[in-house]
Amino acid sequence: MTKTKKPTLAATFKLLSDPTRLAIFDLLMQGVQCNCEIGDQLDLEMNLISHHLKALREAGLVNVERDALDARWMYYSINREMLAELNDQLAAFLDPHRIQPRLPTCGPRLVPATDIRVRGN
Amino acid sequence: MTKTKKPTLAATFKLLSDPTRLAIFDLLMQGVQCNCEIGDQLDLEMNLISHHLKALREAGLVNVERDALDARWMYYSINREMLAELNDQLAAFLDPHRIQPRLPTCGPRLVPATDIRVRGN
DNA sequence: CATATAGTTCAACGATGGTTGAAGTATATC
DNA sequence: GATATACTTCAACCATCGTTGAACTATATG
Repeated sequence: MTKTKKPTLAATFKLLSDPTRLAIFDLLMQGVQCNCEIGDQLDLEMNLISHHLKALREAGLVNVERDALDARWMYYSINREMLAELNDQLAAFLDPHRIQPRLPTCGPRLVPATDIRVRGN
Repeated sequence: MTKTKKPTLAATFKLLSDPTRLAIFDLLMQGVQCNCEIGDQLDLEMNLISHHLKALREAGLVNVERDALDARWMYYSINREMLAELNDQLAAFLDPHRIQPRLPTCGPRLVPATDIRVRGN
């Protein structure tokens, strides 16, 4: 069992930023699971799907297991825990309540021209 | 007032997938606003910041306004409405409750080998 | 009108990464 | 053991895009 490091927020966004990979992810959300099923629905080659699934798997978002009856078939599924964690993280990051008012540290309002004139002359 | 098309989910993920652009976005969440302030805090050139701000602006996530006293200064801010909309959209998309159980459309369980043998011979 | 400042746009470079076809692996069947 | 199947890995190509430096724009000041 390899322990994977927690990816950065930017890395997670990048993971989901590719349309093909996002489509695969969305299909898994709908319960579709084996490689060939995804290929049929998205009309993509298996090696390409495998490539994207690997990325999703390495990020911990997706799990794999082999069929008990025929181990050639592999079933992919969303990792519920990781998804919930990601969902919370994004919701916190994008929460509109986090938006603060302006904190002026530069600009004309900090040093009005009138003040300078009075002091300097 | 230019009407901007609603970007795809993948496009939005891509927008936030660059570490520099994400850092700029996060600073704006904290209320920092003019280009030079961002440059000071992230130690980046103004043209680079301008480039990323343009991308955020074109996606509708960020607003600009010129200073009333000195129009050379431009203040950037998060578009609250768009952020709230995005937040809702992502929360819906990544909702763990959306995950469905397996919907088997292929695999060995659909056509057991025993059935074929009986019928074929 | 000349100079300075805040910021944008442009052109070019270079790295990242998605896509493709072919070879390779693992498991099952005959 | 040979062949078929489900899938993975590899190498190479190519487009996208973040970065950089320089030129350009807009506004303000003297």
